[in-house]
Amino acid sequence: MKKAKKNSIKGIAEKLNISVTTVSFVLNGKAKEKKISDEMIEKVLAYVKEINYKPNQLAQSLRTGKSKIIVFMVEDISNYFFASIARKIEDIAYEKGYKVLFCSNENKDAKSRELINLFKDRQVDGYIINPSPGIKNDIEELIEQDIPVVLFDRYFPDLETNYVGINNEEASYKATLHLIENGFKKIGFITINTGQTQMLDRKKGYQKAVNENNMPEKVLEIDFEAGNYLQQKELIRNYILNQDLDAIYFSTNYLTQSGLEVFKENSPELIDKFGILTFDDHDFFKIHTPTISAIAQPKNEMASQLMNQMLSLLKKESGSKDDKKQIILESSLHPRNSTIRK
Amino acid sequence: MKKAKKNSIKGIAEKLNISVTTVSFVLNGKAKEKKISDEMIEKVLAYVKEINYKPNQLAQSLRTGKSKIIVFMVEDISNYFFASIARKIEDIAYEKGYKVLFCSNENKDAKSRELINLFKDRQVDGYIINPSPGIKNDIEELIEQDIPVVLFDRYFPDLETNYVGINNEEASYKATLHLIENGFKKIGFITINTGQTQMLDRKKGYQKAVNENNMPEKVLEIDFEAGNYLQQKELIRNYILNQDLDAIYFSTNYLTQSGLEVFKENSPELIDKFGILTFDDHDFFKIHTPTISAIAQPKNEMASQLMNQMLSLLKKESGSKDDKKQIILESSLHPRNSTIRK
DNA sequence: GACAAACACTAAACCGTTTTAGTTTTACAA
DNA sequence: TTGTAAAACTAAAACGGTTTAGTGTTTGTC
Repeated sequence: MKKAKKNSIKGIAEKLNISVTTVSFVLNGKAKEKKISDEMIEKVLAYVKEINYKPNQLAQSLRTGKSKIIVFMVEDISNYFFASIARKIEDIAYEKGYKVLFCSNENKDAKSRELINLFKDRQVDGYIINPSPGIKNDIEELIEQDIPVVLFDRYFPDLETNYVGINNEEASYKATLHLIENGFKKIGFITINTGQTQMLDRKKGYQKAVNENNMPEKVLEIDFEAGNYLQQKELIRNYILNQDLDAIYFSTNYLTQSGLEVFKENSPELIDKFGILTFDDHDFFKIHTPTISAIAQPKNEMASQLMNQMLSLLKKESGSKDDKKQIILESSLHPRNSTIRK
Repeated sequence: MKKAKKNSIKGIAEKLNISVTTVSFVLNGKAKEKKISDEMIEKVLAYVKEINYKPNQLAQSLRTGKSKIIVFMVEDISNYFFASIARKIEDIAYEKGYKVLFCSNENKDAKSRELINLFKDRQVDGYIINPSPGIKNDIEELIEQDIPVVLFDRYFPDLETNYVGINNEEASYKATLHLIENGFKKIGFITINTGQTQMLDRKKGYQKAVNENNMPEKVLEIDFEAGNYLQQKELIRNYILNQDLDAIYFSTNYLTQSGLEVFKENSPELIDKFGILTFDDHDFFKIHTPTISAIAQPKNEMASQLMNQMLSLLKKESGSKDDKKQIILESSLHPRNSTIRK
């Protein structure tokens, strides 16, 4: 007769001269329910502790169909905004016994699909996704297959999903008003043309504010696909230098970075001629000269809400028709020297 | 007779009226070796494609003992330095069919152990670790158990491991010389007291340079464990304001951030009285006023080398006594306005 | 025409769990 | 003494693959 590996249920059963079933029941806390005697429970638990037994999670997953792994897919995991959320997600997930696979889709559909396909049929329990523009159908498929999905930061208007985000239009509207209140009259808005909700909403907010105040709409919409980082920067440079503007409002963090580089490269004083405002805050904006006013998203709160939703989806029976929840969090405006000139 | 699930090897075998063994051989590219006929290969492959079959990786892993998952454990995944490396690791890993579990140990031993224990006996194929100060034994155990481990950024002097890093002492020495060459004579060095190699080496490099030039050693060593972020910042503030210094050299990025905040908070011109140098580069240093001189570690190269080593360890037979490789990469100094005053 | 080698394929064990559908033992009532 | 219910435990199937140790069929050689 073959000796079973010690560190397995079989090994335990053999050693204690009982069946694997009993061991399994005890380990899964079903002892009472399955009428295992107290002495037996004691015996098993003691031995398990003695050999420091840990169940093989692969076997467990294979049998139960649950891998205890969730995917966290974002545009770019090295981006501070996403990395911060990832950090928090990680904490919550590990605490709840889940592991997290992080991945970056570069906001490209092909990459998103490739990744989703990689994980699909691969026993991943759920997805937290920052979706690229054209993967609505793929997301839809996941949902139809009853796989837990939570989107964040951006969504698909005609697809009902679980979602966590902020009210981009309102935040943007208020931020633009802030510029206007501080005397800026020719406000340029620099954004990208991915057509994604978060960007569209930010533009809408900007437009609403300038229109209401009879100011011109001055939008630079950069083609996301075309050109590299440097080429995009030249577009921004050209826009800043040649349009007649007194303030610039960047719709997202990496555009801000390009923009600030432009100012720095051209002349130290140039930036003081403009009001500067950006979506997404960063610690460095507090030490930049001038300090940069920013709209901050509640990163920690987003992470908590994302995991909240994910965990409750994971708990649900796979058949139960659930109503999808959209959670809209409050953003906050941090006015700094770049918009408040003394 | 029970119908096997279609999307399984069994289902395929049933449908094609052949054995699962044959299907498995074909799918694993062992067809030739196992003398499967070309028509059979054709038949299987065609059907597999038709139903878009993907093997269940859990089952595969359970049988083979390989999970195709590696752990990437760093101090803080939201830190730009680590996040950038993570991004690159991710790319290489997915390309090679591996998935990556990211986690942060906060440079604390308890957290490191907790995480390692979580993964140990849990079928993780390998670890890339940025180790906290006191987990030498845990690392040693992993290695003894023939589990692939690659350390980076810091190591344990008396434990031979696979490792990727830079020559911190030399980089620091050169950087300090750069300060000296630019006329700074009272150079303060701000670091933390974790006792880890990367920090010790950076201090050594600094000390060597100032000693060789008959300048005073002025080191502020902050207690890593004690106090929160704000309290540490006050220590830095006190040091900058009250020591008689003409240059400050920060040994790592988050100290730099605190330091720059101190300058900003105290007075706009204060920073111009000092030469500023930092370990670890960041895009924002190029737009800071003044631009900040920095020692840049080759993040992409580090990531590639880490994965290189990891992949070759994973390929090795678990018995084969391998010589552990230490890879030391070149760092580069980026002199900017904070050390070069016109 | 016998025999070995090469060829083409397969049955069944195995990985380590969970879970269903039991069986055996004990306790108690009639 | 028998019957029944509860208590305590277990055998075996299942999850979906991989792999070992085959089996039966051709082919080639003398």
